[in-house]
Amino acid sequence: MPTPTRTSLDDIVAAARALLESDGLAGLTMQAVASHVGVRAPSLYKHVGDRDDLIRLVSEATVADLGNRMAAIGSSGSGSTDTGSNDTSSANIAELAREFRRFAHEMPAGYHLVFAPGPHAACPSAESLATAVAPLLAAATALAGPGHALDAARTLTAWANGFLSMELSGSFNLGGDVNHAWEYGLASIIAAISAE
Amino acid sequence: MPTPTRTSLDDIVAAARALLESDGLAGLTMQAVASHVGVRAPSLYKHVGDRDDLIRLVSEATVADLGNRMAAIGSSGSGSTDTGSNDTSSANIAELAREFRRFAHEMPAGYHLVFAPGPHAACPSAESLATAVAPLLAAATALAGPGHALDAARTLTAWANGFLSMELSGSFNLGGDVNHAWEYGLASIIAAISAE
DNA sequence: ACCTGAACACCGTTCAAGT
DNA sequence: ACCTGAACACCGTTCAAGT
Repeated sequence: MPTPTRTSLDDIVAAARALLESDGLAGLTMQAVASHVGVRAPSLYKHVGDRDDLIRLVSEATVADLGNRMAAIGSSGSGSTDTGSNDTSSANIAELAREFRRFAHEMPAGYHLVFAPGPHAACPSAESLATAVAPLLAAATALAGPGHALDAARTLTAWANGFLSMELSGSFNLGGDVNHAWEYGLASIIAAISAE
Repeated sequence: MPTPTRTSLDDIVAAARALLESDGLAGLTMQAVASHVGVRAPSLYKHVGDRDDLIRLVSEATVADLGNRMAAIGSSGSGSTDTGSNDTSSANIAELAREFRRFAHEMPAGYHLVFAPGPHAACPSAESLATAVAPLLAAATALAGPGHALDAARTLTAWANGFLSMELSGSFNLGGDVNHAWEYGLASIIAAISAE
């Protein structure tokens, strides 16, 4: 083994994620990634299938990161059984939503890749996405009851996703304090899905 | 004038929009557009600045289309004065939201380009976007009062945008009827922003 | 087993030349 | 005034050749 692996898949994905944030999806080129990990572009094809495959790996890594952070928040509030009080459920779900927003602010391009991919784009796997959002679904179940849990979770994630999508792309060009709008919307949504 | 304009800006934008829907943003190449309007790629630069400029024009045309459709819905229900009843306001805002969704279903790629562009992408102009959403803002004012109109409109558009973004990209991979989830969420949001 | 240079097809863009 | 072919830089990808 004369050239015993000069780079690794982890390095490649890490470099790709950094490039995605700094230069956008268009800046995530095979040549730029290769240069960052110290090899030439053709060498990358020993580690990933092609560019779309690399982008999918970036997406999976990003959603895994999010999942870990959501799980940390989700378990912090309640070591409890099925039915907590409505107050703690509301507080918990609000914390989860805020962590979601923090994550989007920290890596906007990665967030966008995962949660607002185009109609033709490759999404992260259903499992990893489900895992990432599991704490939120649990909190929604506690709040809305098992009968409306899925609808409630979808309503909350749809709102949060749409809000962040517009915030990150700068579509909130009418005036007003965006943080205030976030908290207003969050309170509205939680009240709406709590109401039986 | 030996070659008296063999194509036009309108033709070019129309071809670009068709290509965007059929082949995605990646398929919207200068060569493909040129071929569709019957010229060679370099000729397009007599009509548009560059590819990004063309994409911006597509975005503007798309949002103008949406604006016309929203305006048609917005005026149909009420030729009234400032304060309609809460019932008609709710019905009107629900109709607007459903028209928004219909539009997204008809041209998913165009919708995505306008409402879920990446952090680095060029958005449509603030004016045209504001015009398109004006009927919705008016309905939100009737429903939530002038004090909360902007927050309420943002909450509704954020939810609708996020819902459609996830629906179009196939992120609703947990089971359940998507149409039912839409109506559930819509009713929840309207109730939430109606509550004083 | 991994890396490389050379090569190919493709795309955006420019520009001198045609009419 | 608009269109064209030729050209350039760039990118994704393949592959035979190196070690």
